[in-house]
Amino acid sequence: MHPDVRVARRFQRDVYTLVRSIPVGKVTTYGTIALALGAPRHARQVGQALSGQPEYEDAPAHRVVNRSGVLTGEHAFGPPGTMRAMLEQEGVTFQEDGRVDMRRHFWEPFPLEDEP
DNA sequence: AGTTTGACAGTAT
DNA sequence: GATACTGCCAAAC
Repeated sequence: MHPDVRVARRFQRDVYTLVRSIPVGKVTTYGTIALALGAPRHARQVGQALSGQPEYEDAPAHRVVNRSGVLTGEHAFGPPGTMRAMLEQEGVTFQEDGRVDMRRHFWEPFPLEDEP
């Protein structure tokens, strides 16, 4: 297996680990996760990682939204409205325009330690 | 090997 | 604020 594939896999696992640490009732963003992992230009790859998340990783991907609070990954959770329903069930509130109230629910992750 | 795509984000207006 | 435009980079084609 090529080395670059290996680093990509490690990045993905780091994403899942960090996402598992998002508290119930909170959300964070793709860019924030990338930054916390020391890869500030890889926000899109965070979305990519979540998109292909294996079941066994069991990371609450619905708690990741885009910068402005839009549920850009909604399509990955079945019927329209599912992702929002999951968040609402955890206590996340939305604005009238359908975006998450980031002022109340944005969560800033603690930087992840580097792995050997 | 070149092009397109996508669960993004920064900057300018 | 909201658009529009630009940078970004791994995967898929």
